[in-house]
Amino acid sequence: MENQRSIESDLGYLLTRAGMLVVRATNEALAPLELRTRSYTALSLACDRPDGVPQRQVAADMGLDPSQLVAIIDELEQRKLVARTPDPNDRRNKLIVATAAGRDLCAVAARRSAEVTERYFGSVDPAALDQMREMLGQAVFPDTDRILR
Amino acid sequence: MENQRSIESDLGYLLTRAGMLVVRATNEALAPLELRTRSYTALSLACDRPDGVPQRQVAADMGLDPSQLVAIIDELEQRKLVARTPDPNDRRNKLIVATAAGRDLCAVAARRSAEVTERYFGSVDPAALDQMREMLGQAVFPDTDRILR
DNA sequence: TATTGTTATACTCTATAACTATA
DNA sequence: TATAGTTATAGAGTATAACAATA
Repeated sequence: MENQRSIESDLGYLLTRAGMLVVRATNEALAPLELRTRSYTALSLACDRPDGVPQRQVAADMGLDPSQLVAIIDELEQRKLVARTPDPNDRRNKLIVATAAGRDLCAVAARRSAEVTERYFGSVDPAALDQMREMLGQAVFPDTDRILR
Repeated sequence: MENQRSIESDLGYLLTRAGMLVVRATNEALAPLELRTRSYTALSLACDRPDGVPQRQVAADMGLDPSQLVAIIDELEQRKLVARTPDPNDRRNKLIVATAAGRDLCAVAARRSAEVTERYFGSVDPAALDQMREMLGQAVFPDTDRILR
């Protein structure tokens, strides 16, 4: 990893550029649903846990400060896509729970999001893609035993 | 690519998270040099072409609108790390040329940047890393014959 | 004391439109 | 008329500090 011919073969540069590309394309693809990449990701994380997930956990999963989640969840809640429900075990927590409407919209959004990924990575070997997911997962969530897919 | 267990195995999500991580860590690593990921990337692109590169080309390579480059190049120019030199062939162009000081600082920054990449991806198989670079390069620069490394 | 969600604030990045000088 | 660089502006994302309620 020592020598590189130019910044254009630098992994950090490529990751940043690819991330920008995907976020932009996903924002466009989700615009008709009045979702952005951010709000879709938060909604999706709520849909992954039917019993609800503390707001702080959503922030951690998104790599954001908890304060940045407030407005995102506010909007999803106003649209009745999620609810902030009190956690009976710890009243400091607010569990973010997806509503039926939230799950329905998330399913539509997930399809559109997958089309974006397909556009950029559809032509490459699925095994190589899985390997990339694994590498990125290790970088983003270290010391986690992850079973992808 | 159709079904996925959760957003956490979604390639777009992983790319975005990994990109955030690398940009943040690189910003920290470059802070002592008074560079950020953005200004380092622009400087590096200038260093890659000793004869200079039109400002518009730097913007394209970074995936930015040309207007977003103005302030970045302004700062590099004030610090005498690059110069805006007139293009004799087309006086609309300003060729961004790295100075000797710019090349020196870029070399230091490149080492620090590589340490960041090493931190997140140092433990994975170099061949798999090359394959990831190839996949990302294809996504970011399609219809380009690229020889990486 | 420590933690969850929240408010507030400042800064950086993103996205567009319009202007100027050159072609 | 088209293109390179620039200015201006609004909106989205990032980074911190501090506060109330709860543990």
